[in-house]
Amino acid sequence: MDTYDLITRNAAEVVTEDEVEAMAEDPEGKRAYVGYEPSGVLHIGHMLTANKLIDLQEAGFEVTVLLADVHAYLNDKGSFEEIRETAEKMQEQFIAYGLDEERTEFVYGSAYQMDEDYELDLHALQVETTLNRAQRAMAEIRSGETAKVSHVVYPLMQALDIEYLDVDLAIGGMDQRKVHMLARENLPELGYDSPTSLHTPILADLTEGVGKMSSSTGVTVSMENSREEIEERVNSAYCPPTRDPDPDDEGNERENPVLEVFRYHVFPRFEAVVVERPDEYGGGLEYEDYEALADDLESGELHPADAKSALAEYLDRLIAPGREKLRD
RNA sequence: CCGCCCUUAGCUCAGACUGGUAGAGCAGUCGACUGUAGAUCGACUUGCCCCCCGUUCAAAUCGGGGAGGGCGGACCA
Repeated sequence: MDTYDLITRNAAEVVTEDEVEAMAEDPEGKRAYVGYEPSGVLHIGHMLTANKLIDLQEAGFEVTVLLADVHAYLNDKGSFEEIRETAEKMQEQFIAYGLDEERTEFVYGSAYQMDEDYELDLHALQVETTLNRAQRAMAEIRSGETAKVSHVVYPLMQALDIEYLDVDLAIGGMDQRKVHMLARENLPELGYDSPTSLHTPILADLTEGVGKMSSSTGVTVSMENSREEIEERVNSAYCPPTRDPDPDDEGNERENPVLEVFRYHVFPRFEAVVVERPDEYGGGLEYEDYEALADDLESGELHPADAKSALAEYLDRLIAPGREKLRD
């Protein structure tokens, strides 16, 4: 696979392709970053962007993981002390998950976000940004909660982080694209470069195939799940034998979450996928790429139940090292 | 500071006027059917009715006090 394809594989969107192509010419030493609000436990959503970081490291990038403690504080996630503790646990899990320790720098937001330069630039950005724009870019607020001033400051700091961490490429889920667009438009007003960004898809909820997989509904897969829990959750996932399911009763588009997890989590991390299947149904199968597996599910050659047991197996392998860390 | 509105199941809310065993929808759980899930049937669970005091035989409901949240308070007339 050539470098550009490696950098952009499984991305939902790249802004812009030309800028990324230029980076792919000479990727060695280029810098990329993702910011995470420390939550203590790595879940499948974190793992999706982490996969992209692993791709980038393989391409030669240096990676910065921002442990966004100040952002978590702005989002009312607890005291600084509590947030810091969970951040430390998270850092270990990222390494256990497979990030290259040599090429990963973990930075706490509080290490530079209180500096005078940063604060002054933040105020400058506040002057440049309309309330409406900041509101559209802000992180989703919990239901029942109303927007606070902290919520609109939040995306402005994300934009500024890109400059202060000196990154060439900002990574995030599609839910972060408005932040990155705001950064592209407003950072130049402060005399900084307009940043390049790459967005990963947001995977559908496992049980519904609609909306996004969220920790709030409890149906997610994380580093604290046992093998049995993973099997249980994967087994209860929505999985019609097609890659393009019909909309639900309310007309919402549905995805096949089992295929999505194969595509975005399993195949990027394994050479091949072996599906163990009882002899009565035709015996074992092996797939070297996602398309082959999806084709077989579509044609009926691969039954969803067999796909699920394989998925649980590979997810468990991905999670096992982090789970060990968490146990200590 | 002043005024108005809201607070009941995980969520959205009815119930209050007229006091009498706390409800619906959705979600969730469990079965049936499918070699998965969903859909479809069938069954089931869920509560500090925001807090305190009072009235009453009896308070989610009436009265008083308090807390939390939301909205409003330019000019003109």
